[in-house]
Amino acid sequence: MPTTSFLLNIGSRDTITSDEQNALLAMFSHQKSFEAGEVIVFDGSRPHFSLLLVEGMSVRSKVLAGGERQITAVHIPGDFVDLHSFLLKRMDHDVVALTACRLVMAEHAAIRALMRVSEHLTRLLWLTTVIDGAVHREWLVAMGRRSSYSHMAHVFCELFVRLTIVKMTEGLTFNFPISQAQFADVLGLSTVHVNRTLQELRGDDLISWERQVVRIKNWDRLVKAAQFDATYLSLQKEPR
Amino acid sequence: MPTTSFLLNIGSRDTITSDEQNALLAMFSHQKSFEAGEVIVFDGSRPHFSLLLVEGMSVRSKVLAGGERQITAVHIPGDFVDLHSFLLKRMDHDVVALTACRLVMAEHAAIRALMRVSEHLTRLLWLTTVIDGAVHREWLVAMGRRSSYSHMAHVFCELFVRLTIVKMTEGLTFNFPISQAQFADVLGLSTVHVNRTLQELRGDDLISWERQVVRIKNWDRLVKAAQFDATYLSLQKEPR
DNA sequence: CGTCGGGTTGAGTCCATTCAACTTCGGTGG
DNA sequence: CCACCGAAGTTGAATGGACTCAACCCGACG
Repeated sequence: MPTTSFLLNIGSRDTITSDEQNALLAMFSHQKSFEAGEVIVFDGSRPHFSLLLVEGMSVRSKVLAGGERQITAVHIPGDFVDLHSFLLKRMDHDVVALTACRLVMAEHAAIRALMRVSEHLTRLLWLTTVIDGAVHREWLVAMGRRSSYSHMAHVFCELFVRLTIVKMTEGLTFNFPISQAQFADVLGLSTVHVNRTLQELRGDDLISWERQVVRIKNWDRLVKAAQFDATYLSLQKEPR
Repeated sequence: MPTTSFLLNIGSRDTITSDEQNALLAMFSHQKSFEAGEVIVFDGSRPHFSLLLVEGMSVRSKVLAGGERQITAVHIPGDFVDLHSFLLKRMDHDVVALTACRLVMAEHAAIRALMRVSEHLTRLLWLTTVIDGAVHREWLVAMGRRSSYSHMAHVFCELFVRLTIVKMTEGLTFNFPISQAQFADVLGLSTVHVNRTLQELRGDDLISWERQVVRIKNWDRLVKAAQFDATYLSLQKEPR
């Protein structure tokens, strides 16, 4: 089922009936596939559909005039990459595939139709965009007020928790198919400094990262280094 | 009318009928007032209503264990300060009054009622939270990839545009009732560095800032310094 | 008239950047 | 089969941006 991880995603925030599951499923039409490095949604475009990531990883990135790049979000299966375009109409950033990606399409018309059918599902879709915002805020704190060491640790913690929700971790390891240069654009640092900070984390035996596989060597100490508190991810099942 | 600036706010993104205006108005019940410095919404709380700012300015702020503070948003009249709590349920940050503030309350039950009445207004409320997210992303880019000089210029540009929408600018001036220390928490810098960067902007004759009044001395050059592009604020009237 | 919050300045230090070289490794073509 | 190539990672050295700490100024206010 293509939308399994999406159901895991919202299913970890509220209970949904099987009728609701079907209604959600009905919203999606065709699939789309992209190669690593391809742009999935273009800055400035006006899509008439939104895309749910079902396989692979992608990022939202903004590029400045001077060529500097900042990644503002990392998407994993179960994430809508551009649900906000349903309301914003015009994209204000690119969505780029980190790996080969498979996505499913929800026509904006279909989302509108769903709004007519279910108030509850409307709120759950709305919720996903609001959680995006919560993550953005946490990243702002990390960029503004954490050390690069702590910031990096925080990203690993967040990724691990989010990947666990959609069952994409194995024990304390997960796939992280990103180059250090791209990771630098996530953190707002230079590649050189990313490399050195990474070595500190490795040296302190908090993580290892080889051949795209991250292993958390000591979760408790990683959380402590990051001052990570997952409440901003809203992982409570409650009526929304 | 307490909600005038709110109507200006969404009215600059879509056309709303007078029936819709009334429906929106009906959503708000009591007023609440706060002194400068007071916490309007507490981190960790579970409000059963959301607050629309009608007078004054406030910020969203997160505090780390070590006492470091990061401000993730600045609110002006017409902004919902915590509409996301409608879906998040639990606040993941404080909302703090910069000045004396007046707000009006929308019970979450009333928002639900509105959802039942109007699909369109639902989308417009949703839109406001999604624009919040767009602003967060722009701030992430500014923190991660802009110089402090450019970052600061960007904040002034954004504020000026947003304040103009709700008619709170006079010519090229506006009220900005914030200390340099608080401004440092907006930018993720130290107070000393904020002070020096400010002097650069003044020295280049881009702005002045005295007694809480900011004057933009040269809009074009300020925009250029900031590489400011307002499209992320979604200021197009179009059907949403 | 003294105090206090906010702003300004100087000096020294440190974190992070730039630039450049060098390594490692997987892929590719001679 | 191996030599070469390019992308990604690693390292060193020098520079610079931002921080800390500390002092000092100023105006509002009791």
